[in-house]
Amino acid sequence: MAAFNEHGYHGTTVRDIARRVGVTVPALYYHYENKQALLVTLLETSMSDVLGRCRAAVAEAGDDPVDRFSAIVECIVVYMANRRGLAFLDSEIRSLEPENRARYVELRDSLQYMLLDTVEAGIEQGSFTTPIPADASRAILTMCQGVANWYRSDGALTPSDVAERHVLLCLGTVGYLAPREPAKPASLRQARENAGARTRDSVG
Amino acid sequence: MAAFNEHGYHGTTVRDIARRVGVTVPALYYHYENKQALLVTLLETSMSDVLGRCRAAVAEAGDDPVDRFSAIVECIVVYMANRRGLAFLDSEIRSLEPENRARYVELRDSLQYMLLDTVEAGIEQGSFTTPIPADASRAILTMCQGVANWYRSDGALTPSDVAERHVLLCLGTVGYLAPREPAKPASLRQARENAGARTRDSVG
DNA sequence: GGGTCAAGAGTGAACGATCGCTAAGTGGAT
DNA sequence: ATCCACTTAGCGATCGTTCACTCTTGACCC
Repeated sequence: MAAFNEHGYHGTTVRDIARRVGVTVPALYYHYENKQALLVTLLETSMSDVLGRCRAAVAEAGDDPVDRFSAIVECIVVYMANRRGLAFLDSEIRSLEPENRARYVELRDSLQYMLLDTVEAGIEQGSFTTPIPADASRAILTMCQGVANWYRSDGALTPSDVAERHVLLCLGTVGYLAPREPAKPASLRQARENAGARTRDSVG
Repeated sequence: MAAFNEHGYHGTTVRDIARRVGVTVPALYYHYENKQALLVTLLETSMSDVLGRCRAAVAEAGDDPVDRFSAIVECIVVYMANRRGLAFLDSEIRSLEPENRARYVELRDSLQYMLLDTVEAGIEQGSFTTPIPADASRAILTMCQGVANWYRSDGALTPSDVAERHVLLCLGTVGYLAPREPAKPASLRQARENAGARTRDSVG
C-alpha cells in the first residue's frame, strides 16, 4: 500500500513490493496471481473495511438521520486520516482491468448510496434542506476521501478533530440549519451547536 | 494530457504520446527535455490557466464576497467539467521531482488562498457563518476538482448546470444562509434564492 | 516408530518485452 | 553554408513474469 501510494500503480515495481515485505519476488507470485491482483486485494479489502465501519457506525447512531449522517462522515474522515496510505484509492482505479474496476466501483457506490439514504431521510424530516441530495452526497464523499491527500499525523489536528470539522462542513453542504436535541458523542453535539448558534446569530 | 489521464504518469509511454501527437519519439525530445518536462508543462499551464480564469471571474464579480465566492466556485467547476483531462491533476503530482512539485503546489495554494480570502470577507460581512474558513476552503477546492473525476459530457447536465449546483453546495459548506440582493447571473441568483427559500421554510 | 511421499512455501537465475532516451544522419528553409 | 525540425536505428536498463529447484512440514502405511 505504501509503495502504490508513493509511486502509483505503474510506478511501483514488483521487486520493490517484495523488498518491503521482506520476501523474494517469486514468493509474491506464489500468493498472488500477478501485480494487478495485489492492487485489487488492497483496494477491495480497504473499501470493504471502510464500508463495514460505516455500516456499524450508522447502526450505532440510532434513528435520527442527522446523527446517522454525521456518523458516516465522521467514520469516513477518521478512517482516511488514520490510514493515509489510501489516498491513492480513487486515483488508481484507472489501472484496474474492467471487471476488477467494476467490483470496486460497486463498493464505492454502496457507500455513496448509504450517504444518500441518510440525506434523503434528513430532507424528509426537515433537517436537511438541499434540493440536490445526490450531488451533495457525491460531493461529500469526494471531500471526505480527499482528507487522505493532505492530512499529516504530525500536524495540529487529530483525526477526530478533522472528522469533527468535516461533520460541520458536510452538515452545511446538505443544508442543515437548526440545532437539534443533544446527540450522543459530546464532540459532535458541541460542533453542531456551534453551527446552530452561529446560524441563529446570522439569521437574527 | 489524454494519455496521462488514462494511464497515469508511469503508465504512459513516450512512444504513446508521440503517436498521439503524430510525430516520432526523438521529435518530442527535441522540444522537451524529457518525459517529466511534458507532465510539468501540462500541469503548470493548466493550473495557471484555471488560476487566471478565476482571477478574471473574481474581478468581474464585483465587491460582494458572496458573488466573488460564487464566481470562483463556478469558474473552477466549469473548467473541470469542460476539460476532464485534468482529472489527474492532483493525483500525479507525486510523480514530480521536488522542485517541480513545489512550483505546482504554489500555484494550487494561490487558488486556495483566493478562495479563503473571499470566505473570510464573507464571514466579516456576516454572509458566511463557518467557524473554520480554512478547512472549508480546502474542502471546497477538493470537491470542485473532484468534478473532473466523474463528469461525463454525455450526461444530463451541462458544465454550467454542474457549476450552478456546486455553487449551491459550496455556499452551504461555508454556512451561507440568508438570500441576498439579486446577483448578476440569473441562474445563480435563482439557485441562491432556492436555497434561501428552503432555509426560511426549515427555520420557520 | 521409522521410512516414504506429497504438498506448501520459498529461492536464484533468467526470460522476452518494453521502457526512457540518444547518436548519427536527412531534408528543407534562410 | 548553416541552422532548424525531424528521422531511422538502436542503446542499456529495467520491467513483469516464469522456470527449475530446495527446504520444511505433516500425513500415511507397515
